[in-house]
Amino acid sequence: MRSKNRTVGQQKGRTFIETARRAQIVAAAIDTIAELGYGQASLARIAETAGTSKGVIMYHFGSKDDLIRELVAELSAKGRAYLGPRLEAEPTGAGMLRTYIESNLAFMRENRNHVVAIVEIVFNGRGADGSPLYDPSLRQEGAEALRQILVYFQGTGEFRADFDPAVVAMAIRAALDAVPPRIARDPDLDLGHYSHELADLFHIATRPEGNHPRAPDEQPAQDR
Amino acid sequence: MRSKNRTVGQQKGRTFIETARRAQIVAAAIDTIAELGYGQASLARIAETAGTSKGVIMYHFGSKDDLIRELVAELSAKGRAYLGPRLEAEPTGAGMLRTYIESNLAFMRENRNHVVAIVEIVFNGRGADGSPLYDPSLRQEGAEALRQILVYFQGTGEFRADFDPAVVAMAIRAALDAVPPRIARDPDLDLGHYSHELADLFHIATRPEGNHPRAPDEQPAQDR
Amino acid sequence: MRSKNRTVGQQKGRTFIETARRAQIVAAAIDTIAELGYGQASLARIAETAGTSKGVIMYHFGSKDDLIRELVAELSAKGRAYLGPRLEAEPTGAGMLRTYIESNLAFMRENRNHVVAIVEIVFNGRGADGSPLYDPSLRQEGAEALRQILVYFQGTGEFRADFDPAVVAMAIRAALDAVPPRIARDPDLDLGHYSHELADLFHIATRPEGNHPRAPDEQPAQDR
Amino acid sequence: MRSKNRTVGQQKGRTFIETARRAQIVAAAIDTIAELGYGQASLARIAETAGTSKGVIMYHFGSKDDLIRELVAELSAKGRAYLGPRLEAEPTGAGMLRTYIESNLAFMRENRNHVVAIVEIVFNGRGADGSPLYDPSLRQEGAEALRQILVYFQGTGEFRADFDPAVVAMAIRAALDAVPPRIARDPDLDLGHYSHELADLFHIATRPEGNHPRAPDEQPAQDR
DNA sequence: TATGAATGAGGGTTCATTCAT
DNA sequence: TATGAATGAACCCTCATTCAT
Repeated sequence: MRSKNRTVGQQKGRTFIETARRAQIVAAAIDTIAELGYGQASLARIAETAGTSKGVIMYHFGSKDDLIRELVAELSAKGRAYLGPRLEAEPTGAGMLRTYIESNLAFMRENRNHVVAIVEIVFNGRGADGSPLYDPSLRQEGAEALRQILVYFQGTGEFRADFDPAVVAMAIRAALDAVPPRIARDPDLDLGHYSHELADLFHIATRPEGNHPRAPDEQPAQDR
Repeated sequence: MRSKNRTVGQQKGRTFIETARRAQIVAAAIDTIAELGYGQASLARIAETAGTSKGVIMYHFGSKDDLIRELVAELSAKGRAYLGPRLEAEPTGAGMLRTYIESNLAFMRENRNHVVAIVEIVFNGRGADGSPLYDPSLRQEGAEALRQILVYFQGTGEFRADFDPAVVAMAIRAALDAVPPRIARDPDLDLGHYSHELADLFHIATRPEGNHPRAPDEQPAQDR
Repeated sequence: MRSKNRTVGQQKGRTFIETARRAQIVAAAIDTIAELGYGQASLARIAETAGTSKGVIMYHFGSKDDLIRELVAELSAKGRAYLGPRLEAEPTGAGMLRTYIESNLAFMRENRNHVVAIVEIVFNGRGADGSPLYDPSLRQEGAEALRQILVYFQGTGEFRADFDPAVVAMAIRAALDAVPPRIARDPDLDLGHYSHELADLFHIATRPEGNHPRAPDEQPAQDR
Repeated sequence: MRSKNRTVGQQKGRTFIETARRAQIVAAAIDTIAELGYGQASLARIAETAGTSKGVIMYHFGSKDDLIRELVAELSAKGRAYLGPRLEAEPTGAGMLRTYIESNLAFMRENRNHVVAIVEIVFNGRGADGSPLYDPSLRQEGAEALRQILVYFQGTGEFRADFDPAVVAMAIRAALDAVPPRIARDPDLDLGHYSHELADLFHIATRPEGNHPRAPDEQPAQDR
């Protein structure tokens, strides 16, 4: 645990107080972006939420872009730490797919604002010249990992061989990425139901033809 | 068709030159937003693209918001005009679903920049207080029409009865809405392939249990 | 009457329709300025009130300043035409003073909006360099005429000799000029009462020492 | 007097430098408005006068309206501080009336530009919808205080009973308010003379009937 | 380490005026 | 005679960033 604290909570040569300040500011940025959207989240408003001044933010992060980068990197790391072990624990393709979907949504539920903020950033963040900041690097990243899973289990015969894993991966990610903007508006959305339905949907869509294994969870009904 | 010209091409009491100018400005706005994103598409940049000045835009539209609104309304109408007849021509559930997906993507291909711009606007457009501008009215609209289709053909037995049509509709729309940001970056994306694959995917995911026609590619006449 | 019409209503070589247009625009300007104030009375708003466009106004008046000038000149002439005969009909100093005050206020009541507009202009109108437009020429004009009356009847002994007629003239004009801004906000102001009280006040303030008629209301014939 | 310094000179949690800057900007605004009028006093011109930029003004005041408000509040406070003690020191009605008039004008002479600016603002300041900003609250305030004085000493018999104190108060205020626009154009105006004459005028106008002391100049001790 | 102060570019909008028809 | 179209300057305000303390 100590090592994890060292790695995640207090990086590089930072003092304790500096680390705390950064965390506070990042948290304020997350809340502000989640609530108002990326375009309205100016340094002034973030500073206000954080209870400090713009100067403090600039001092600690050097630029607004760097703050955003940290915010993104932080959730990205958290997400990988959350998903990785859960995926690795699944031996079957169907199980892995279901876990991917359900864990993603569970993670969103546990990190609501942060995830909402990230999606805001990925969709809206642009450089000074208008070029997108995070799209290629980040959004693809998730889809790519998923695609590799699909490819692998197509090889083992656990998934239909006749779908394009890139397309299916993209469809699944799209279904997942559509959630944050919704929970931003409707915080009471029933993610559990959505999660279940989505996992079933893509299970049926990817299972081998003529081969109807029961649902991975066990056999709740017929084949879900 | 004259009446259509009158209605769509030159509305209300507008002069010919005014109609032309408005179209030119809307086109410039579309291209600018599609290229630089909503946040970077200032009146100055749009004016530059259009080869005029901010004043001209304000003169013709009264406000930037009105320009955006026109832009959205225009595509919205075009989209409905494109999709409606194609859907109505389909008698079967499977055919309708496939048509919905393929026509949406075909429409995107034919109106690339405009669609990209719309998605930018819908995802990023916020009022002065940070509240979203188009989300409830526009994004839901598409999903709702689709959901009703699913509900209807669940009733006729052409679709599985055991999926939540709202969730499936959302998944399909998400897969479609994920396309514009991609073609914005990669204009050479093979939408035909994507279209086909996606239609197959959701066909399989929604067809009734125990009914296993071969891959739709091989026998299109049967289930289309 | 015809001669008056020719002189006032249809000047120079103007056609009937042109004269009508000008009058319509001037009327719109008066109402707009009276309601919104000089600063908010843009050509666009005046045009809207008049039911035309800015271009029409520019065409007929050449510039906004010219429109304002006409507006001012028109009321100025009307005012002189109203006051002059009434003053000339008064033989006594006290009568003239009372008539000056009461006629001014009566004129204001009959030309409410126009007077309100004029005061707005005189107080706010400035040239491009910030120099006042109308103050020296217009506001002084009224006070000067009044001052001469005071001087004259000081000479005849009908007024106290020991007040400075310039100061008293200014005080009277100030009391009168304070009315338009008030009736602009409170159209139901009792001008009759105000008129009476003010006339009494300045009668008492200017009558010769040792000459103490009763309250002017009771013996109007004597000192009017 | 330290407490006064703390309260007036350096309010709230303001830095020394901030207080200085604010004062400098307010001074620049006063001079600009006094010289060019309210309508021409843009932030840019005020900034130019102050030797800074618009940004600095926005930084310190948040908005132009707030700057104006401060300017008004400051003089309003100064004026009350100036007048209050002087009025309270006067036991008689006639003395109070004379003091009111003379102190007002003395204050104007000592705060020439500031007073000119205020009058500009009060007469011209309008909200976005054209509604006056300061009229009811500010202009009435002065007249009301005066009216109460008149009412009180009508009760004691020191003033004529047969004038409407509201009208007389308005007339006096009007005579006073007419001064700033004049000294704006003619800085060499002899306010001392005007002050004297005006005080005499309204003394005579308000003194009880039948009681005829000589002109106040001759026996100042008696009725002053 | 922290922040108040200042900067300068750019945001959308309003305006009186000019011009071609 | 009339007007729709266009212009360009100026308006107030917001922004990320720099600087001095």
